[in-house]
Amino acid sequence: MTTLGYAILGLLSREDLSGYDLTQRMKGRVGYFWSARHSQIYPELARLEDGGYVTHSVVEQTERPDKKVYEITDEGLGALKSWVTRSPEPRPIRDELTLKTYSMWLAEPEEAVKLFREEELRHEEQLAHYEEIRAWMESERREELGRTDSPEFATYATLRRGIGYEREYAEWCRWVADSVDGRKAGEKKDRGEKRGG
Amino acid sequence: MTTLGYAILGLLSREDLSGYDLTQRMKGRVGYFWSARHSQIYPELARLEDGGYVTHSVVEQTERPDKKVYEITDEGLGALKSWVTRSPEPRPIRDELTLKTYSMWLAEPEEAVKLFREEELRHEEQLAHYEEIRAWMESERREELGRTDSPEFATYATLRRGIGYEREYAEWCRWVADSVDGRKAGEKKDRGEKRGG
DNA sequence: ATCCTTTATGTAAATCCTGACATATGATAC
DNA sequence: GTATCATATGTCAGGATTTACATAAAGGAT
Repeated sequence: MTTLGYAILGLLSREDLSGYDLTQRMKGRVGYFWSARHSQIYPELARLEDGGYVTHSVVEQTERPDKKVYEITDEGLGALKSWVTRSPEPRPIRDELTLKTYSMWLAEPEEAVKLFREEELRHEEQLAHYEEIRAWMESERREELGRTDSPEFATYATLRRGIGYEREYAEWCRWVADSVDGRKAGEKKDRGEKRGG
Repeated sequence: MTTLGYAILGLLSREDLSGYDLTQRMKGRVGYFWSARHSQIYPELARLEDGGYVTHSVVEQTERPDKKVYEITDEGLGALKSWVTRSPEPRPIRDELTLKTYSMWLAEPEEAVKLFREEELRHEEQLAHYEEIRAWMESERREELGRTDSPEFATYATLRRGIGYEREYAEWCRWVADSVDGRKAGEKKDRGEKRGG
């Protein structure tokens, strides 16, 4: 079973979904930390059904094309349960911006600052989006969040991971930009280029 | 040009290295956020040489097998420089533990706590390792770190990213474990299983 | 009528990456 | 002697993922 398979089972354990529905969920990152395209999802669903982890039924629709709605089986739920608490074998983190950072000494400082300010913004926007969802959950799903064995708490926990990740990333980008820009730890405050028309 | 190609150029821009040397560097994560196996590195070196980004010379050794030492070309350095400040197109983050978290409501709380405590420890150990390097750099490379256009600062910046990442991850793991365990935000403090002989 | 969009489901080619297979030199240990 | 380890360089099969190709039904706009 692939990790994508478990991602799909994780969604199907909460509600029955079509391949198209799954694709929509996967775009917005399942639990905020997994994603896949439909070209990967449809074949995976076929494999899952082949393995007995899911079944499907065709739902006829009048106002749109018919669809296949998938349901998790007992076998699928069992597989998912036993996977959940198994230690994931650590896989390497690959982050292109950090890799670029390793060679940023070759770049023009102005361009480097621009890059990190842009990235800081990207992560702050993502953070703001997550914080909105968090505020909504904390007010509208208070009771469910009190029980750590609820799907809502599980979703909330992944959201907290997303928040921490984005906040840390944004802060780091700001620290790099400020350092190169000479505001905090940097040295050259005034390179004097293109100044005073 | 692939991202791996730029990772290799990033290393070769600092020093001439053999494929074997590169493999060693890549194991420990270039800039703490990229990695590759030798089976990927050797073909990539051939492609880089084919594209004129690197050249190699055979260095004969007496106490060990001969080796090919690679050197970056002006063209390679130019390609690397122009890549460094280009905005990376955002690629999806995939994290298996967070994906598992999304389905943790299906698991036994005890097993979930165990998982997150283990992961917390893993990230704290990695953090401690990074902090050691940081302390060494801050005391032994003080001058170079004052210039943000030095390779040392670039390395240091990626190290700071690693530190922030691991710290945040460990904290999150602790928060999840504590929540499920009932220490901070959790509810059920005593499930009473296997208690008192 | 025709075009575009959304819903809906698939396949195929190419790329990236891992794990296994393969070979050779020289040092050290037994 | 030979087994093993570190150095050193490669190839190959397969899995995971992306991008592009492909089709179709139904709705709304022009």
